[in-house]
Formats: sequence, C-alpha cells, structure tokens
Amino acid sequence: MRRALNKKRQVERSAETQQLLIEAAIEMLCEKGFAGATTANIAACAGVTTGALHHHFSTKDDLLFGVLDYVSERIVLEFRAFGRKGRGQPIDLQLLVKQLWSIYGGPQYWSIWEIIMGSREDERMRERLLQHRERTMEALNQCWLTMNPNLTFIDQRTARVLDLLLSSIRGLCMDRFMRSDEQYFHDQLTLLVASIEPIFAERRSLAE
Amino acid sequence: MRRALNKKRQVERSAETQQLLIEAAIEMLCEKGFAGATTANIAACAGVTTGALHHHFSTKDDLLFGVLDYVSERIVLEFRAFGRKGRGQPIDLQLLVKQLWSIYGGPQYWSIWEIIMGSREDERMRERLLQHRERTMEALNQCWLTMNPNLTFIDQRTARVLDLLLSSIRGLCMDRFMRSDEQYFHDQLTLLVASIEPIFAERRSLAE
DNA sequence: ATTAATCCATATTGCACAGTACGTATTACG
DNA sequence: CGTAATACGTACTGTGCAATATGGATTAAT
Repeated sequence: MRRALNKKRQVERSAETQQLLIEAAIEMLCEKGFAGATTANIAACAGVTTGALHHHFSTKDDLLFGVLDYVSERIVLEFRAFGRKGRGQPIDLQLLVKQLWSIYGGPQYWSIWEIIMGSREDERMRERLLQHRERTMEALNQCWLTMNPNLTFIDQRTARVLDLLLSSIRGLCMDRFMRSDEQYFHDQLTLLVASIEPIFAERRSLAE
Repeated sequence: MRRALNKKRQVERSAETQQLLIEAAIEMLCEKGFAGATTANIAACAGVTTGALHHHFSTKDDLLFGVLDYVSERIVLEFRAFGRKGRGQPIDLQLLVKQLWSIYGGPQYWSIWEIIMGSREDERMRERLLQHRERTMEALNQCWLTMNPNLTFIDQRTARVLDLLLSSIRGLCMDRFMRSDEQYFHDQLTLLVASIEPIFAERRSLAE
C-alpha cells in the first residue's frame, strides 16, 4: 500500500522497510487501537507482507519496541530544539502549551498510550515503557532548564504544574474519540493556558 | 470465583447473575483492558461459565451494552444526589472536583473508556456510546442548574470550563498507568482546583 | 563466478477467542 | 404431579491471530 521499491543498497532498503513498518504500526495503533493493530494490518499498511514484518522484527513486541524508541527519539529531539529556541527568554506559556500539544496531543503519541494500555500485563513491555517515560521526562526537564538558565534544578511545585499541564493535554486528547471540530480543541487549549497562567505567575513570584 | 448460589426466585437469581457479570466485565476491562477482557475471563471473575454468560447476554456486545447502561444509570443518580445536596448554595469548587473525580477518576469509569477505545470501529456501539455521553452530560448540566437555581441555562463559557475540568480529570486518571501513590493524585486535584478557581470567579463576576 | 547472506512472499501451524449445540438440574406453572 | 421453561454447565466449532517454515529472488562477499 505504501512501499515504493527502488533499487538501493540492502542496508538502506532494510532500514527503510523497518521505518515503514514502524510508521504503519503507529498509524494502525491510532486508527484501530491496540487490539485492532494486527501484524497483517500493519504489514498491509506498510505495503509489505507479514513475512517481511517478521523478518525485520522477530516478534510483534519487537516492532512495538521499535515504535517506542522511534517516538522517544523524536520527542527528545523536539524538546531539545524547543529549549534552544527559547533559551533565556521569559517563558511564553502559550507557546509551551502549543508545543506540548503538538507532541502529546497529536495522533502520533496516542500510539504510545495504546501500547501502554494494551500491554499493561506484559512485564517486559512495562519496563521499556518506564524507560521511555524516564527519557522523555528528562528531556522535558532539560528543555525547561535550558529555557531558564538561572535555574539549576526544577522545584517540586513547578514539576507538579507541568504534570497538570500534561494531564490536561492528555485528557483533552481523548476528546478526539467523541469530538472532531478542531475549534473545540483550540478553545480548550486557550482556556488551559488561562487557567495555568496564574499559578505559574505565583511560582515566579515565589522564586524572587 | 464470586457466585454464592442461594435459593431464590429465578428472576432474582437471573438479575443477580447479570449484575455479577456486568460488574465482572467492568473489573476485567479495568484490569486487563479491552483486549484482555475475554468472555472466559469475565465469566470466571463472576464465578460462572461462558455458557451462563451467553445465556444472559447473547453476545459480548450485549454485555458491554449492559455495562454502559449500568454505569450511565449510576452516574445520573450520583449527579442528581449531588445536585440536590448543593441546591442554592454557592459552588464549592473543591467539592465539585472531588465529586467529579469520584465519578470519572475512579477505576469504574475507566471501563467505559476501554469500551470507547476498543469499539471505535463498531458503528452500533458508537451509537450507544453517544447516547451514554448525551445522558451523562445532560445529568451534569441538570446538576449544575439545580445547584444554581437562578440560572435557566448554562452559558458557553461555563460549559467549556466544565469540559476543561473533565479533561484534566480524565488525563490525571491515565496517570494511574504509570504512578500508584495516591498522594500524587490528591496533590494534582488540589492544584487543579487552584488553577480553575480564578476563571470560575471571573465567570461569576461576568454574570453579575 | 560461485557461494553465502539478506530480503521478502506464500503457505502453514497452533492457539485463543466468541459463539453454538446440547445436556442437566432446578424452578415455575397449569 | 407432570410438563414446560429457565439457568446454567460442558463440549465443540469456526475464525482470526502471531509465529514458523520454506522457497525464490536479489544482493553482497570471496
């Protein structure tokens, strides 16, 4: 469905196919959920067969590990870029929320949640998921510290406010299952900014 | 696992078994997720066999409809009781959040989300889910109007603030997959109250 | 140029699942 | 009391799934 087989080096083709499979897996996880994202579905979406899938990923869990690593990497890079862009400038809450929404509110990250919820009894997967969480949270923290060069660590209060922000975005994301008008999401994000702003200001004044 | 078979009327026993199955379904949905909540699992959890399950609910979807109706009913009743209790009194935001958390943040409501996410491609189920949403939201609105007798309808702004509240609670609920310390949830709810309070006050002053 | 390795497809296997068929014991009813 | 209906349980069936086995075609290595 997607594969365009052109003549290349084996290593390149191999990497390309793996990437195709990872992206197809993400797409199927978002579209059909954990239970609906079968190997056949994923393979078909990537334009290959289950044979190819099992050649590159010996097990379905392996493929999901691939998804996890891929998304983790992207998130880390995005946070790093965002941190550099806002270095030293006063925090623009609206921009921050927009960034967090683009990372965690998009359909792509939802695939991770599907994995989290679908593999809740798989011990090996849970370990990996905790690592993923560790990595991405660390990236967010580093991003924050880069943007506030005068800080050396993140106080508890700030961490919790960020947690609340993430929770709200997560919950808003789930509204996609029932609503589809983008205007709603935009409005709610604006409202979220307005509601968080005061306790952010409070934090700032406490720091002084 | 759960059934205590005492001699009763057939209708009573029948109703009791159905209730047992519904509660077992909720438990399995929460514990193992949509994919993990198999008919065998649910039946075992209820202390019966799949034969009994299929006797009372001809299809698995029927059982899920039962779950949906049961939870909807409970929510409607809870909102009604809460509305009566707070009739005419000024809104206690903290109490409201606590109530919403007890309804939507508990493990029970999570089963509904499992159904929503797991049946996203099932048109019949989606219809039912929309009805459920309609009913419970209407109950929340009625609750709100009961608590504010001077109001005749809910303005857009208030509706959106309530939506934000629900989103945040929903997102916080998902933290259960990664965290387990109740203190965290308590803290975040407090923070949520603090963040919503100002925009609530603003709404109030606008009304005057 | 052979040989080996890689990439991928087709066909198959084994298993878990929802749903069915049917049997049995208990309860309701005339 | 006898008969029908109900409430289950047991055993089975068909299906969809992840995973395996195998073979062919292309690419790399010697």
